[in-house]
Amino acid sequence: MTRETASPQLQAIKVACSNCNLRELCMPVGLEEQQLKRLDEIVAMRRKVKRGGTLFRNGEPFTSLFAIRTGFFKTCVATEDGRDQVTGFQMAGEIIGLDGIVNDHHTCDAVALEDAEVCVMPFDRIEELSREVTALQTHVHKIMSREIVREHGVMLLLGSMRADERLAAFLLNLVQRLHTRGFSQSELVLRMTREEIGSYLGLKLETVSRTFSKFVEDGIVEVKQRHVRIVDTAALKRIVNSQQACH
Amino acid sequence: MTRETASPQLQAIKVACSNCNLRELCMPVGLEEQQLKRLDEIVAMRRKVKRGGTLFRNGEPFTSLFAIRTGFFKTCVATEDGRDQVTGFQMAGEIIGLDGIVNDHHTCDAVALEDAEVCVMPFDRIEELSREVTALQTHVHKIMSREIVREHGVMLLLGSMRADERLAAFLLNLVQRLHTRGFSQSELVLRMTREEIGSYLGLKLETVSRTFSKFVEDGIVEVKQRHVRIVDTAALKRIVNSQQACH
DNA sequence: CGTCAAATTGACAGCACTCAACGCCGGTGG
DNA sequence: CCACCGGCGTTGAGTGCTGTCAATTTGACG
Repeated sequence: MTRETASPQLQAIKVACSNCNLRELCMPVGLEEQQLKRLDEIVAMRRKVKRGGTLFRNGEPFTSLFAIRTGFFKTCVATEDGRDQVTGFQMAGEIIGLDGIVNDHHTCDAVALEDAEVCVMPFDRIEELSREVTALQTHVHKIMSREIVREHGVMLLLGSMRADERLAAFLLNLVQRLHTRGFSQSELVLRMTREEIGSYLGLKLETVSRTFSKFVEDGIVEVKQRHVRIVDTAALKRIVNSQQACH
Repeated sequence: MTRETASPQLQAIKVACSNCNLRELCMPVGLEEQQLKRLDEIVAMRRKVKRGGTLFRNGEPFTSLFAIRTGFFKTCVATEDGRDQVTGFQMAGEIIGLDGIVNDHHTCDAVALEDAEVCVMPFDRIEELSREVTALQTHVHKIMSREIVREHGVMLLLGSMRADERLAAFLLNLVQRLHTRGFSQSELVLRMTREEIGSYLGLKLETVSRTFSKFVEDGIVEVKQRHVRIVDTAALKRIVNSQQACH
């Protein structure tokens, strides 16, 4: 098992942002030809990460943000005493590594859940260019703000939802993001284990499994290992904001 | 009770960042005289918010970030079905409003827990100036990254800690931030109710109260309403990373 | 002194955790 | 080809932490 590549696989940049099919996901839109060309300067290179390998680790020096081209990542923080928490799952078109900016070193691990490829964007180059290209500056700010808002949502989930509400919200979020990328609205393949889902949702893996089973019993989803088919999206949405309304 | 001022109290800027005693908390450090002067352009005005009043609300258009000069805020998100979650408590020198950048409107409420005054910093002005002053650009990025990292910590807390661990972590964080601002390392006055603490920590107010009582029994803290004296800081730290180590 | 919000405390219940056994599936080696 | 293995997932039984509901106390304020 190659858990990690001692010398990460790098390759010279061949495909430019200007004609990348994921551009509208990770780059600003509505740019003029000239500005678009300049964006190509941002991506220094590509880097491949094998399943199970890490893009970066807690404590490593921060130099670059990464735009995911293909594959699927999780980010997780850990305490000295072995406790750890998945803080997010990232897929193609999403930006990863923002945590490293504040202290010039990363504060979480980014692990590939399937073979992945990322665009390496040196942060000093991003800062330099965003001083000249206003649209890029705005875009960087929005990406960071979006991450803050996303985490607010996770805090709401972790702080005030029951297990079934958490899992329902998780599935809806995942399938919605996949749909944006051209996948089905109702079918998805989970790239993470039950334990990783549980860590993200603040639940134990058994609870995740049980909750899946309950959804199956209720005819809301069909589950076959990591293949999930959402049969009744409306029911999931009802669960998310049910608040277990009593009285 | 003035819950909110229909026309917010505004006042022309008198005191400049360049000689503000909170500057090292909310502004970049190590600037030259000339750049320091330019920072003064950022703060458009001051705004007072009474206890219980809102600085901004979910849905309101976003125009500015706010630097807290005096007072104490909470930010909270809510769902349609009445569930809500305190996402953070902010004190003097901290920046508030970052959530609004991504969609040009705020996605949470900012409520003053005591009479407060903030510096209003129009975001377009921040963006404009940070294109010219590199230190400001970097600073803005670091502030947003810091917020992301902070929220990672909250997610870890909400996702994997027991009630006493959460409260211990909360107290230590609060007293540490107050200490940075020149207050005691061991004494603090809570500006928020048990319910607000509970909302932040993902607990019910009764659990917060009970956990306080347990700490008092164990001789770790002294509590008299909102006055808290930390008697045994080491014990609190032990609780935070106890992980309830078994075996 | 009366009022009301906030906080405390008790009794009880329930949801999620713990511990454990078992099943499924892909990989590996004989 | 098949048996074995290990990781992952499911399910069951029992426990306990935290939530729920309710009564009471405290303290601030008019």
